[in-house]
Amino acid sequence: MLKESSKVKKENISKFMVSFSDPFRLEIIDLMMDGEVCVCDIMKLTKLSQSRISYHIKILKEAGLISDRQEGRWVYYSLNKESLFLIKEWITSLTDYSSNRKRCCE
Amino acid sequence: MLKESSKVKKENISKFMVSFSDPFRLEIIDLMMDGEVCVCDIMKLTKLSQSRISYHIKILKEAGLISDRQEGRWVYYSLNKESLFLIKEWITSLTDYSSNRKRCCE
DNA sequence: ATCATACATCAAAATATTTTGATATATCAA
DNA sequence: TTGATATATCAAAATATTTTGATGTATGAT
Repeated sequence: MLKESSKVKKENISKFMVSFSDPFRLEIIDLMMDGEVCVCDIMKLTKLSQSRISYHIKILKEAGLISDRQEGRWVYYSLNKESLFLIKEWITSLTDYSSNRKRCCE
Repeated sequence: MLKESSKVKKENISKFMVSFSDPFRLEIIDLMMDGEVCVCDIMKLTKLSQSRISYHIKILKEAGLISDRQEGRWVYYSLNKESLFLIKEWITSLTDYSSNRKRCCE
């Protein structure tokens, strides 16, 4: 069972994973591996429409996967390392179980 | 950019994350933390219908997230530690970038 | 061979997510 | 202040996922 001590709430994990589950969002995340990007960067590099990008950015932001920083007319987005770390911890906890289970269906 | 050396294909990452993105699948995964479970276990513990469970199990299996083992009439499912490890590696690679980016939009 | 159990599959309906195109807002430059 | 640029938001349409209930298949017990 999920330990009470886990630092991330189940609801947050779900949101995080949803945000990671779209191929276009993965593309956008991929672009952020090299550092900050703005929507115009993503437009140039992916050929996705502006509103479409804004939509996906919103999902990523609401999941806490990316952070933003405004500078004049531009908004720079970057990966949130803290969230990524917490999710890794959660995945680690999955395989961290004790194997003293009882036989099922009996 | 995603390194060529990455051990997991983008398409697989997407599938994996999709499989992780449903709250009921997270519940099922949660049950697997203590070891193998069969569909009947999941039925007892979650009150989801049998076909509904089979559907979610299929998604998890096709993503490579779980393994199965048949024993008579029962099929035991368990988390695939290898996939979980690869995904953790992939998440690590995301934050592992060099920060020598050039200013965008110019 | 027959029956019950465990699970898988299927098609239709229900529901949720994504895309599109239009419009809105905020900032900067002239 | 006017116009251009960067991004956000919105509602409708398009598309994808999930649920349901029915049926199928395999195994083991009698």
